[in-house]
Amino acid sequence: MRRSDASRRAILLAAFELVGEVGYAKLTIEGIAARAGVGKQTIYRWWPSKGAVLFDAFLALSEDPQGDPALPDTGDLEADLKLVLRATVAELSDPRYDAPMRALTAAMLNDPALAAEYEQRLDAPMRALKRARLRSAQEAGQLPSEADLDLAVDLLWSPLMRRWLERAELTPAFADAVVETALAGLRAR
Amino acid sequence: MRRSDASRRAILLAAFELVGEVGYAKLTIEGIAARAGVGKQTIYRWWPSKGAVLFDAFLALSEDPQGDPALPDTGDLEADLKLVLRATVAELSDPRYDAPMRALTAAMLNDPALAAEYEQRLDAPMRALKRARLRSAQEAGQLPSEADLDLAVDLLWSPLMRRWLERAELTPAFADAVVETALAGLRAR
Amino acid sequence: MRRSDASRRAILLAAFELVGEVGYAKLTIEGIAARAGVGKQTIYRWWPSKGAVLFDAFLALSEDPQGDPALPDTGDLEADLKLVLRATVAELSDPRYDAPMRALTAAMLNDPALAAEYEQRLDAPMRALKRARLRSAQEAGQLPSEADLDLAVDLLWSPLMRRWLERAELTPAFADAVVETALAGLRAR
Amino acid sequence: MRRSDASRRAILLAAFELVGEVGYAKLTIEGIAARAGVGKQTIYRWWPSKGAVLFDAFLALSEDPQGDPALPDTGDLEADLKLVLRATVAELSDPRYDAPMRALTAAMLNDPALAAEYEQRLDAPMRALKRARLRSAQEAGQLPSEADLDLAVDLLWSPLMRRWLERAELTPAFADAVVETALAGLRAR
DNA sequence: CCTTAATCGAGACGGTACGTCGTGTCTTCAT
DNA sequence: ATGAAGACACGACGTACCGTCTCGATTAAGG
Repeated sequence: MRRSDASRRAILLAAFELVGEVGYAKLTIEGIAARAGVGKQTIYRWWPSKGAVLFDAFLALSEDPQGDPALPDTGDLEADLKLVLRATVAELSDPRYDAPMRALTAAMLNDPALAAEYEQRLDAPMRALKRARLRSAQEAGQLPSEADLDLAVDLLWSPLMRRWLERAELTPAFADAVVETALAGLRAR
Repeated sequence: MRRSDASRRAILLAAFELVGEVGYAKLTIEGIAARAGVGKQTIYRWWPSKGAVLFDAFLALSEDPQGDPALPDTGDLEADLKLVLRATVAELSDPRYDAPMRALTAAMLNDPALAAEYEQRLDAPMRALKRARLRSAQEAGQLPSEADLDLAVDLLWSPLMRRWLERAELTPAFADAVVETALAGLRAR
Repeated sequence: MRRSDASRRAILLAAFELVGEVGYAKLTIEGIAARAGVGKQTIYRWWPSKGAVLFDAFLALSEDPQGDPALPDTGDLEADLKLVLRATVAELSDPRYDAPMRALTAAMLNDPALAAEYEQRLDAPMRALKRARLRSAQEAGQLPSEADLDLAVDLLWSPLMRRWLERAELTPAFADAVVETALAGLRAR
Repeated sequence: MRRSDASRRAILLAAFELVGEVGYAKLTIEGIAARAGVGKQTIYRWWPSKGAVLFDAFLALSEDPQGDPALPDTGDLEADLKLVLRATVAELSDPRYDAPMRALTAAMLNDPALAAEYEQRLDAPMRALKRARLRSAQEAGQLPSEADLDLAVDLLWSPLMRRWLERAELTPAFADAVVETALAGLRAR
């Protein structure tokens, strides 16, 4: 018998639900197996760690039928970025996503292999999209052509991440301020 | 009998050393107790979790006799910030600090109480020092008086943290670029 | 300061009560100290083990103001023995005494020093009284003068102890039957 | 997976050996597990207490290939009983059996459930054999047919047990004397 | 009568064992 | 011939007591 897709789905779903209910620290392989109605071996056979299961659960989520993954491009960079960063703020504030994301972040913090896979399969593509939108702005003359786009991405998004990570205040207004100041800096040089 | 300070020190030292050797995930209360030559109960009596022990180890470290905690203020904001951020880059790249910091970050990620204590006892004072330096710059006319200093701090430091967290490239040159762009943005408005 | 008699009494009482409530296995020095309102050291200062405390509690009990310790001697050996053995059966069946006695027996089983002290301070005097009554019977011609009184004591009392120990049926009628048969055997030789 | 018989045997052997080496009080589940090369859980999975393990160790021993369990029946009751009781004396004096037996006795003293199982699985069958020999004597006219055989068994064996329990002198001669006197008493009525 | 040293209560300490939970490997059995 | 079920050796958990050790705070002698 080849790999059972039903089991695979059940495991990923169980992992995702459980991490939301009990947190990453109390997430166990046994718990996932029990909730998924699956033998432990079936998990160990296909994943090296609970972090990897969690990661796949995320992958499955982000590969779900979602429309155009590209960032909006109305021609107005500042407006588009405010839109996107406000959406990011909303997502980070949603408790449905907060717990699993924290869990995944914790998993990666102490598992370089997992972090590498995350970087490659989730983070890099996302950053590529962001860079693409900025490059389009360069071509439209809204950003200097010498601007360092990697720096720009960090300047724009990492303040949000910092506040989320440390559970500090994270508002749409803050997102706007970040966009305005960062863009001003990028344009000024 | 009152609390034994010798045991307290031994525990914090053992925790700090062990986390550097085996990482946070494999750090155990039993291991700390054994290394410190202490009964487990002596740890459980005074700390609620291994994360809390680790946090105290950090506190002890940062409260050690260290000279003036204030940021340098030569009158040249940009130069001073580059100095400080390059030092931050160096520290984050030092394996002696990398492992324990990752551990503490992981501990806080899944323990809001710990995160709150971190924010209050380590992060807030540090941010106050950073804001103080920026305020001094405002008074010296190197920054507009309306600039949002909390935003400024995040704009300057969180890109470094992002790259450290995700083990991306983190160089002194990047620190310089962040300072230049962020300051430009802050001044432009 | 000399030994505090109030503490001593409180400890013995606490030990006696506790053993009745939780049994010997779950009896702890800490528990006794807490119940007696006494520091642990006060117990360790005066007794070597929880068994020794228990033993002293028994001693205190059996040294309490109780009338004539001698066995009854009406001149009718068989009647007197039946009276005494029936009383023994009653005592062994009384739950107030059952638990502490079992506890003390268990303590002695695995502590030869305690067993020796028991033999010397409680058992030997009791056996002496029993032999005395039998000797009186010999003098009255109710028992042959060559009868082995030590054997006689065991023949009479140990069947009761056996049934108590193994929680078998233990009735006054059984006591009577033991007396009749044992005496018959002792007289027949 | 079904219960591992190799582990079961190793545990019982380890328990038996350890109790002889360190005594019941210092016998620990961890010690048994370590000596048997077994996880603690494997003991807790199948036995409720260390007393129960010890009891099973005894059961295994007494169920080992041993010839005819019946008491000798040469037709001469007194001679047969002396033989058996002298053997009992020898066994009780053998340090190889003394320690484990004391341990088991202590375990039963404070654990009624264990005592009940002992009574049912070890004591009752033994007593049945003893009664069988006495009944055979009744049929042979060596004992009155009205004799109470349960009383007879206690009269014969409990004196030995008493002396063993309290570490009193226990000799073959004593066994002979018990047999003679008890039989005389049983016959006289 | 007033020191003063033994004893007291309290409880922290380094340890050992408890009984439970989870790990990752393995074997069995039903499908 | 796969997968659920779950036993296994192992290791850590957090708790309970062990017996030892300070701590002040009585407290009853004896100077």
